[in-house]
Amino acid sequence: MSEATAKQGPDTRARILNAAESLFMTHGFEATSMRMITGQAEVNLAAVNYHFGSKDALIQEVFRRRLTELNRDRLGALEAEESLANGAPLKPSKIVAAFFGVSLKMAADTEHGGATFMRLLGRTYTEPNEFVRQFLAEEYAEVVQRFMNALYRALPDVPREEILWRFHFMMGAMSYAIAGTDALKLFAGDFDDEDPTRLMPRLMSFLLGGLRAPLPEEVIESRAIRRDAA
Amino acid sequence: MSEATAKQGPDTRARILNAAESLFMTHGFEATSMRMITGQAEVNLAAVNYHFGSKDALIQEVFRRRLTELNRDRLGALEAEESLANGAPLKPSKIVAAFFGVSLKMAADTEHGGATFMRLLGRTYTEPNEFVRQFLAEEYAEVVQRFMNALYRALPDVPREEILWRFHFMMGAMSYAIAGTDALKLFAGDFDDEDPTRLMPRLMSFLLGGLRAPLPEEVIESRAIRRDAA
Amino acid sequence: MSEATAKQGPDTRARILNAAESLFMTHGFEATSMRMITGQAEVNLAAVNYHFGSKDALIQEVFRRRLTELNRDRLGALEAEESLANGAPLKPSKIVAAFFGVSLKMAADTEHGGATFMRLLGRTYTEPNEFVRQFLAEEYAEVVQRFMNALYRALPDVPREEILWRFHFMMGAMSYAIAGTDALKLFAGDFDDEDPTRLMPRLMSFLLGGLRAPLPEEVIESRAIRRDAA
Amino acid sequence: MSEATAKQGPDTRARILNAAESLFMTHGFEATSMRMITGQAEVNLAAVNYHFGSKDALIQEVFRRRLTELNRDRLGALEAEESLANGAPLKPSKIVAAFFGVSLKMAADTEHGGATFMRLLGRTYTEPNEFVRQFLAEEYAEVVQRFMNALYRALPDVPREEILWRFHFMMGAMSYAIAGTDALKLFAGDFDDEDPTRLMPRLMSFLLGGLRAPLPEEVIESRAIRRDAA
DNA sequence: AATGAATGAGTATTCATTCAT
DNA sequence: CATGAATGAATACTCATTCAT
Repeated sequence: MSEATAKQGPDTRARILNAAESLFMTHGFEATSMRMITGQAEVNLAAVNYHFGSKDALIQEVFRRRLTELNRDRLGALEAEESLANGAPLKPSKIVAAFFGVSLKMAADTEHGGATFMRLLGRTYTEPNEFVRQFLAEEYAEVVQRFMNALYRALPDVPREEILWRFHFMMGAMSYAIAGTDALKLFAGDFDDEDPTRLMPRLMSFLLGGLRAPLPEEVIESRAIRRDAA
Repeated sequence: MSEATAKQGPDTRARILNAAESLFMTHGFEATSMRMITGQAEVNLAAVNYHFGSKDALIQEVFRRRLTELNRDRLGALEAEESLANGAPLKPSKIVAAFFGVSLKMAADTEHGGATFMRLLGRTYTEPNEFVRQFLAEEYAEVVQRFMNALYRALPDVPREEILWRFHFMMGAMSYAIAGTDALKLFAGDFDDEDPTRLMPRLMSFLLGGLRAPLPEEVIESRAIRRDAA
Repeated sequence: MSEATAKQGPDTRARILNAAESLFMTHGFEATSMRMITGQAEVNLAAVNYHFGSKDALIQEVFRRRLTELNRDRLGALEAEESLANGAPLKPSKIVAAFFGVSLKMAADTEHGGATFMRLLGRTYTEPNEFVRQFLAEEYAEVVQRFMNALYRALPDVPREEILWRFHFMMGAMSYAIAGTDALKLFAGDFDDEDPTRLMPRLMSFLLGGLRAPLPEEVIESRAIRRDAA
Repeated sequence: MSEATAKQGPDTRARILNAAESLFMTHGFEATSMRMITGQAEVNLAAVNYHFGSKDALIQEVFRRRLTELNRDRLGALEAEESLANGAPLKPSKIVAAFFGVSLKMAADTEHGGATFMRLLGRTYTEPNEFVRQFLAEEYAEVVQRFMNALYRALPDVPREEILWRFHFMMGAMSYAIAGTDALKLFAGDFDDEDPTRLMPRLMSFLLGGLRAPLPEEVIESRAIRRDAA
């Protein structure tokens, strides 16, 4: 075997994953071709199918690699707070900080591609591709359930459906905050990127303000009715 | 000449626009082929290029058709409030309601495809495709400037940069609220779509809560310092 | 009828012919589309088919318009010399000057598009398109026959086949001289276009030198044999 | 696996090149489609793009394959004469024979497609396609420079610009002689193709006659003036 | 364990032409 | 007399995937 054709070594998989992650972020899934991926990874065209089986499987692997870690950290942060609380309900701010703080931490990690991944993830929530969304749902199912339960305990007076909606709104605000600096530039050309670490307190203030906002009147009314009925 | 081959009439353009709008929403821009569009519109394959010049130009036209109307309504709503206020600064809730209320109104209009378009729009803010984002920026430039100025007047004590960020967060929350019912289902499989008209008060409460949330401490501190210096 | 849609006037045909001529020269027949022609002529897309029937018919018309004039002038020049000669055989230089002088004169006429046409013509002799070549053959048949006969009389000692070949070589040299200034630049980047009127004496010297060159030995031999046999 | 679907073997590239060469000659570059090429080569439609990248790159490769060889032979023939001459200037006839003899030799080689290629080459000098001509210029640059220098030495009394023009005229005559038997038939329907080997002495006589023709008077005059000034 | 070659189905776009008005 | 709209067939090219080696 000549030097020129020497094998890539065991990092071929990782090279592909990294190239795919960054290209998916820049161009989207559809517009990223296998040739682009293998080209940037400096790997044979057939290597993706060899190592991952298909392009779809590669997409899943790109997410699984990071998402497993991300959700493990989220659960860890939540459990740390719970053990501190000694069984008492957590303050909403702690729960929100546990969930979104981990996101922002990874988004700030430009060293290991965490920022790239988080922006990709933010964009992917609205991805029309059915199988990608299906996969995300499975990966998120457990962790979301745990956080929702914590919020239900923390805010016993707020209807659960209302909490669900507000969590949804929070996800949206966070995703834009991470994925859409570009979008922000759309609205304000003179906008300054500045220090990304200052994003955290800004976003937390906004999220908590929204979460604790007074309920809309009609919701309050319908609750009163239900209470009367009880 | 049979009915099947009868000429399309003057609505060929509109048929294409409608088909494209709904297909873009379902599959995204890249995954929607010209064949799909012309097939659904029951129009010759070459008709898109004849009427619009290219797929990209068609995409722009899909947006321009609705966006022009949408932003006109937003400005109209803002100006209506301003003339009521007789020169006094508007209440933030009025400004937010003017901007996002128009969005939600169109999103509720399932009759004329408004819902389809708003979900498409929400997804497009995070679209990687450079030219699409560039086009959106141009369409939004004026209206965003007007609303930001109104918010600056309404909240003179809040740093302008802070208002910009919170407007960004609000856009994210709104986009998800509209585009991402699917995303919501991801997090809660048992979630009920229910009456979309109830979205408006829910979202408004959240947005105003976020907008009026206490500033993060570090921002308060830095403002205090600046005030002392003055 | 509004001003905007007012008819082009009777020069629509001429506008198309001029646009086609110049575009054919620049891009070739195949690479010149109907849209390019009607676009440059500022004429409706369907006008070509309306006025000429088809693209092929337009090509023919482009040539016929100029070729008729060109060959009429050639015959005129030849006949002028013949009437001066009072029945005596013409000098070869007069015949060559009559034929190629008219070509060069038109090639020098940049005012009325003659230069454009002659360069197009030069390129077309080697055009693979069968119907174009067929058409050229028909247009040229008579005039070539007349000039060949004049040369046969002028050079009674040269085998007719040899004269035919040399006429062919002369056509090639002339075509390149006209069509291929670009080709010349290929070989000498620093080449100076300079005064096109100086091309005439240069080319005439070369052509006559070639026409009057000693016969190749084998031809002389075979002629001697034939003469012996006679 | 049946014979019909058996893989092509390592000659797929060569099959494509041969098919392209002959089709380009017959129909021109534009009128030759990828389908025609891959059809005649009995190769998959995508094979051209796989092996060559694009149609343009294929065109270049068709030329490079032959032109490299052709120009190598030309330089070889020139250097052989130069080494025989022992430093003395070469006779013009030797130089012309070296350059055009190689052309005619390849044009006579019907066995290996040389004739096809030379006719294609002759037509291509007048090809409007810019990139093709650019490519030809690069391939020819060195060899033309060498031959021009040899001619400058061989004809020290002839102005260099005049030599350049006459070389250009010679190229034209040669190209027509090779490419344009069809063109010749245009002018003389009863023309007999006969033995192509007899073309060589005919063309050489003509070319040398043209090269050594007396300078046009005006050139002589301007030279005399320049000499007087010296 | 990895790859160069190949492929069938797909892409957006352009073409000359037709036709009802 | 002229044209806007439309069309079927073609264009070069790209795609993810397969497979023999």
